[in-house]
Amino acid sequence: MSEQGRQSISSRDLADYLGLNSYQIRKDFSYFGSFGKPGVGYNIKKLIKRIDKILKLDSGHKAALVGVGNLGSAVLAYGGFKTYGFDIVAAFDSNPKKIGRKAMNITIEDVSKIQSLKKRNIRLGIIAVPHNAVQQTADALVKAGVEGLLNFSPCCITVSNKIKIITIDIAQNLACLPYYMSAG
Amino acid sequence: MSEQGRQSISSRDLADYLGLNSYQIRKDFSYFGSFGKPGVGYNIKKLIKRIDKILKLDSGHKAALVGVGNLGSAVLAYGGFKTYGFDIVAAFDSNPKKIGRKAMNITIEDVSKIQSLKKRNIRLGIIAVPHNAVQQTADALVKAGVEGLLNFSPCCITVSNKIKIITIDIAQNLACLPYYMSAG
DNA sequence: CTATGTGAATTTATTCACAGCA
DNA sequence: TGCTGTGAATAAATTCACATAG
Repeated sequence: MSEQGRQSISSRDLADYLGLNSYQIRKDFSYFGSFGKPGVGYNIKKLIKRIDKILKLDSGHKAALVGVGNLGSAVLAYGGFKTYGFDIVAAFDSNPKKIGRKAMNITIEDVSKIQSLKKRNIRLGIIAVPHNAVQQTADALVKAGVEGLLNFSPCCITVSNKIKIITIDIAQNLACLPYYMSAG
Repeated sequence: MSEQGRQSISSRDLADYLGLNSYQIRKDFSYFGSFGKPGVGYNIKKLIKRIDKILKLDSGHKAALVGVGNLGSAVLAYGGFKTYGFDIVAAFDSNPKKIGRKAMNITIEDVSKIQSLKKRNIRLGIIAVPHNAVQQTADALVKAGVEGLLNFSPCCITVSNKIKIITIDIAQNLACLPYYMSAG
């Protein structure tokens, strides 16, 4: 909406867009202060900045990808990261044929170089390796100082509880559909 | 656990495994009846069957993939679907070079053949096409009788409210990490 | 008039505590 | 003794209602 030049939006419109109701929007915002104008609504640009700050997305974040197979390549090609201030600045793979090649302007490095992330100040890791290599990849990333992991494998990773992991299990998401489909 | 030959599990163990507490496990199960043995726990195989039934995953589901690029190929190669009784039995692409080829034992068909899904009794669609083709793909799938959609694009799809859509926005998931990382 | 921000009321979810079964 | 299943107690989220500001 901001890109389309729209200036402000009401809690009602925002709620319709998100499938919620206006009470929820206003109440949730109220926990972080008041930043709307009665009779007008919320200034869209200000709102984005405010939410980015709350969610710590205002400072920009560098991320590293491990595993440049089909899934990893798709992640690199994915446009959505810029929206949240992310920048994938490094990519690693274990396949010698891939190392040194470029993918989306990033030179693929050997997984043995993961330790360099500490010096490069990269704190986010995206794991897109085969299931059997997930744990060792996570271990290597954590050893390199990474504090947040995005994992695509439907498997449990064991790491220090200081490290935050988010797992995207594609099949588990698909598994929700039959329940809701039958509900009407 | 079932595959490892384990017979039963207590609500406590299950809770530890899932990062919840035993009250939640028992309370949630209780809404669907009682299926544990005091002093012993829950029979693992029975539990799986019972939950599969509740979530409508007991009948098996055929799914179709649209878009066999990097992401689509990764989805086809993904092993996790079997766990939930899913079977990807069809794949479509618009690229003439890909049509007729095989990927993971599935012959890639032309997107113009999506309408055949109705006769083939396929009610689930997985959309892995470029962002600009998402809406038309969703429309074609719905026209072909598909009732549930799994979408990987960070965009809003407009469909009848009888159709259930689940969107996996990879960037949005990654965006959760900075907040939790700073929390300690 | 329109739309926010927020106490109060209501609803929903979580946690507790314990009777009862293997 | 160990663990389930469930009412009761507690906590949290949602919804309402309205005073107030542009």
